[in-house]
Order: sequence, then C-alpha cells, then structure tokens
Amino acid sequence: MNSSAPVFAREPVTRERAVRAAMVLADAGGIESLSMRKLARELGVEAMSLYYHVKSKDDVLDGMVDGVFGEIPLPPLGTEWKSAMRDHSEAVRSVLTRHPWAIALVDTRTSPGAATLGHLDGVIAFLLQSGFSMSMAAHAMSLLDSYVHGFALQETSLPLSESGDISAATEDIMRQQHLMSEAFPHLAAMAEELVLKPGYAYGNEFGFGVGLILQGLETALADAEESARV
Amino acid sequence: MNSSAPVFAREPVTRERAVRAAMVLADAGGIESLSMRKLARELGVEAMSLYYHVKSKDDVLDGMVDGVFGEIPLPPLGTEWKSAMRDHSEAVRSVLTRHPWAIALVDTRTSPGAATLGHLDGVIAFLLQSGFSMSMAAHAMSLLDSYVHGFALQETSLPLSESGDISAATEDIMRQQHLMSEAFPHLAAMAEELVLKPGYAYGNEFGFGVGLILQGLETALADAEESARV
DNA sequence: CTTGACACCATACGGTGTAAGGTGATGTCA
DNA sequence: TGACATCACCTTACACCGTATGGTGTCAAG
Repeated sequence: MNSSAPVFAREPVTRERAVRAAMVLADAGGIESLSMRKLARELGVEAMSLYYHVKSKDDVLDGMVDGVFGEIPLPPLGTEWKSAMRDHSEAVRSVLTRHPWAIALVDTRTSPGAATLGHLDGVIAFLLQSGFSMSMAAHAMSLLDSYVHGFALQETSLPLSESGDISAATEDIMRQQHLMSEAFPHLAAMAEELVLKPGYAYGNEFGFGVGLILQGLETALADAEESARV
Repeated sequence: MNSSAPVFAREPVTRERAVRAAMVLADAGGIESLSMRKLARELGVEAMSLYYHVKSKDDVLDGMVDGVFGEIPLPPLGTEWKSAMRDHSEAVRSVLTRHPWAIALVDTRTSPGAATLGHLDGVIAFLLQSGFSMSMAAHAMSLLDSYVHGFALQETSLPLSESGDISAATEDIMRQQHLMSEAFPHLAAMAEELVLKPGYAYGNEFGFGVGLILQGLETALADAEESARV
C-alpha cells in the first residue's frame, strides 16, 4: 500500500517549529487569535499532538518571548557606547513593533528563556567593557529598557496607520474635535497645534527620548568617574 | 407574598458598579481570572444580565482602564514643575503596581475614556503653565509616560516579594547560580555583586531614572529658551 | 386595564485549554 | 522472527469562556 512509505512525509513537529509557527500566527492575527487548535492545524496536526512537544500553551508563549529576544542583535563589542546603545534601542523597538504581541506577553511571562538571558548577558558585557561600573550598567539597562518597552507599548496602542503618521486617525479625531475642545481644551490644543500638523509622527519622539537618556547617562558616568578620582 | 416588597433589595447593577467590581476581582485574582460569569456572581446576578448595562467584556475592560487613570491625582497647578512631575511619576507607578493588570490592558484598549482624556488634559495644562512650549510638553509627556509605564511593566514581571526586595527569588536563583555562571557570566556577576546584595530593591532604580529624565528635560528647556532669545 | 420600559434570566452555540487514554509505526534485542 | 518499548500522533471528553436570542416579572404612566 502507498501508506507504507510516504516519501514526502510531513516534517515532524518540534518545539521550535511550533513556537515559530505560533509567532507567525500571532503576527498575522494578533495574540488573542492564537489557539492550540489553530496552531495545530497550521502544523498539519491535531491539537493534542502539540502536547507531546510542548508542556502547555504558556510554554508556547514563553518560547515566543524568547524567540523575540533572539531576534535582537547585540551591540558589537568595541564600538562607541552611545551610538551602539542608540542603535540597539532602535533595534529593540523595531522587533517589538514587528511583533506587537510581545510587549503584552512580557508582562505575564516570568520565566526567561536562554535567548532572553543571553541577551541580557550580552548587553551587560558591552556596558562593562565600555567603562560602566556594575551599578551604572544596571542603571543604564533598567532605564533604557523601561523607556524602550514603554514607548513600544504606547506606540502599538495608538491608532496609527502603518506609515507612522496619524492620517488614519485624523478623520475620527476631526469629527470629535468640537466636543473635545470643550471638555479637554489643552488636549485639543496639542492635537491641533502639533499632532495633526502634516509630517508629525509619534515615532519621532523616540529619538528625542533615547538621545536625552543617553546624554544623561554620559553625564552621570562622568560624574561618577570624577568623584572616584577625588 | 414576600416577593412583592423586598425592602432590602439588592442594589441594582450599573456600569460603574460592574466596572468597580471587575477591578476588585482583577486585583485579587489577576486579569485572566476575570470572567463575565464571575463578575455577575460577585454582583449577585446572572451573567447575561450584565449585558443590559455593558456592551461587551471589552467595554468592561475599557472602563477598568479609565478607572485606573481616574485614580491618579493631577500635578497641582502652581507648584514647581520638577518636583511636581517627580511626585506625579511616583503616583502613576504606584497605581500601576496596585493594579498590575492595567499595564497589559493599556496595550490592547485603543479607545480612551473620559478619565483618561481628562488626565492627559490636566498634565498638558500643568506643563504649559510651567513654561513648556507645546512641543516640549509633548516631548516631556511621551518620555516620562513611556518610562513610567515601561518601568511598571518590568517591575510587575519580576518575581519579587511584596517588600520589594528579591528575597523570594533569591533561593531559586541561588540554586541555579552555578549553571548561570557558566552560560551567562556577566549576568551572574551582576546578580552576585549587585542584585543579591542585601538591601537591593529594583524599585530604587525608579528614582534614578526619573531624576535623570527630569534633569535632561530641564536642560532641554533651558537650551530651547536660549536659542529662542538669540 | 393596558402598555411599554426596565432589569434581569434561561438556554444554547461555538469556541477555548487540556486531562485521560488509545493507536499504529518504528527500532531494539532475545 | 517475534516480543516489546518508544515515539509521534490521535479521539474523546470536560469544564469553562463570551455572547446571540428570546424570554419573564415588576412597575409607573396613560
């Protein structure tokens, strides 16, 4: 019978393949549309078969988070730290907006995977090698990570068009502009004078924030060095 | 019959009451344990009765987010802006850690309520009145909000004890310390030299971050004024 | 006495994660 | 060769979820 030797057999499911497929599904339809049954169908398999390779759905989610961190390149050792960290921040923001579900997941997953830990390790290594003390490195990472994640969080929850400007939302806002000016005059003024101006893109705020933080870190670093020299 | 005049009748359900009860449930058991059936039971009612007062579960979630923003006091007009914004940042962080589910919700809800808009309006008003230009106010709000939300996000996803130190997680970490030192030496070093030291609390990083950002904003503000004077 | 709004409820449908227990193909060893 | 274990997958079932549909009793106004 032909069932004996399926030459072009379906590739066997693995944890990796399952996680990768889950990431694709979440990218396409949002994290809330990811179910074990749909994931199984995508892999050409029944739902319960996944549990042979994966402990639970949470296990899949943990894998997805780790997959996201795995996509972020580390700042290359030996380069000037300010521009390297600027590029790195941009890289993190870019993968978080490429996988908008990731930020929500980070909130609930508390068991980091190998890629996540490796990522942390790499950034610490880079900062120490750039002359940061251990506690300044911790300051810098906490500050930058918080800002970048928070920015990505805000950015994805905005009703923006893909181009990054507010054209998609403008129409709705305009329709309510009148009501808003009465109840929230300052908010309306900001919208009118700034946000609704052609060319405004919320994403531009990111550069300002990262620049300000890096500048502040440089100052703090110099202060620490000076007080150590005395 | 006694059914004709229940003098101490059950208080009727309203949207407000439902939202408030939902917040209490989410505070107690996490957002993922909040279901329409449990919420109804809490209000002494059947699940479908909620839909008379509320459009959908998403509607409840929108209300919860708005309720959180309503808990945040606005910076009082007339006070010095740096200390006012420092206090305000601490206030935001405090309500976000009091309602850990809120940060995850902000990610998915894109239709802000009245309290949310009023909050934004109040902060804009405060900054303008403190001498910020419109674009500097936007910079400041984006930067501080992103940082505060991001910090709260990281803080809640950490396996911390309530006291804010790492005692609860220490044991597990210690057990894996050996493995970690081999695979992630820098991360292990940071844990050993800094995080596991008695008295360390991740929450302390918040003050450093807010201080650095406020200092940077002050500098940017002065630069803008100077270049305007020339 | 009728009418209609109000606040609530019963039932049902299609979805979810996953526990429990098969089923057949494959490889190992007596 | 035959027995047996392991692997990768499947079937069935359960408790739970959000909510569409269509009630049902109370009450005040006409």
